[in-house]
Amino acid sequence: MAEDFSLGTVKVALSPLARLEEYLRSRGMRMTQQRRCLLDHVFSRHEHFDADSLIEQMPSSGREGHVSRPTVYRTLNEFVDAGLLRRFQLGGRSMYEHDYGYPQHDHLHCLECQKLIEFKSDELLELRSHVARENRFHVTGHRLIISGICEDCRRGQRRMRRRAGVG
Amino acid sequence: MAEDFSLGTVKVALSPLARLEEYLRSRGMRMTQQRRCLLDHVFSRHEHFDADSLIEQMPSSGREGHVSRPTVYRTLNEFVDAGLLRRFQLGGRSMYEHDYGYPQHDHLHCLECQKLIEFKSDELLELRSHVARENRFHVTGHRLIISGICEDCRRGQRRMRRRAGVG
DNA sequence: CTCAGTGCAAATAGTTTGCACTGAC
DNA sequence: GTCAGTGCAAACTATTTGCACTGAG
Repeated sequence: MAEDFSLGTVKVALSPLARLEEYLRSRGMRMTQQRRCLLDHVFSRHEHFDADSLIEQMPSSGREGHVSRPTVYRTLNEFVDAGLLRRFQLGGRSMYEHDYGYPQHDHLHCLECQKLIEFKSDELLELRSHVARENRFHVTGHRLIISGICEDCRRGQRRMRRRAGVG
Repeated sequence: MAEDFSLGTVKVALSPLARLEEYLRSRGMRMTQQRRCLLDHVFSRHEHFDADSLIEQMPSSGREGHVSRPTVYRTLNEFVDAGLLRRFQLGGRSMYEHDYGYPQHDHLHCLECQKLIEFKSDELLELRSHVARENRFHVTGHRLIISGICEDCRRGQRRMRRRAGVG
């Protein structure tokens, strides 16, 4: 219990699994195969994803480890509540990314290939609290997406990806 | 035709109507009662709105000036193409605001009453181009939404509005 | 008089829900 | 054994589309 886990760059006291267990226990909810499968899958890589691409990547119906569509949606909502995932909207669909153990960041969004590029900016956080103070506003979070064309696409490798998903 | 129109704070050479007419002409599209009604309504106030609240505010079915739901959606898309409106996502639905003749700005979003408060920040634009340069990214736009609780709601006047819409 | 635009109803995409069965505790 | 969780099908919300009719040029 004294070990620190490093996911991305933020040190956290618990693994995502332990964190989920804690969350579930505190709410009288149960740890199930489905929740564990989804957690494993989601935290096995740092990636932006939507419900659909997650479902595609998981074992398909009938196979070991399959999770039904409604359960995927339900569980993603739980993970967001548990502080494990962050949700944001991109082009009308919900996108998810790691929240727990992963530093706050923002995105460049390529309109050509849909790629998301992460960046971090302390200035933005300053700007945020400055604006909030001016407007007597109590900030809980923010979302900045800068859209445009990435370098690869400007060089001509166009329309190579259809969905967001960053390596 | 030499008159300048001031909408918000940016001076533009054409009224929104003239701008739309130009856009339509350039595409072989026609000026119709529906397009004119929607344009009038949309540019009669500076407001954030979604398709649903626009439809609610327009004359209802049967009455003079009514526009059907599909046409509202079609026309909003055209207005976005024409550079008259800007579209952004908020809680899974499309929100629209003036683009033409209205200065670039961003929003504080109250999670309690759904109110949107506009703010403008030149620093943000600097930050934007800085980040873009670092990532060799060609920027075409951005969207920043800072979420939290507005002053009114912190003072206890809660859940008074259901939809976004700022006076 | 022609072709773009409209309204209607139906389709679609993403997501959520009701319900009877299953399995974690 | 009990109650939370699941899968299924169906519902739901926001938006788009096909088609026959209407009206702007």
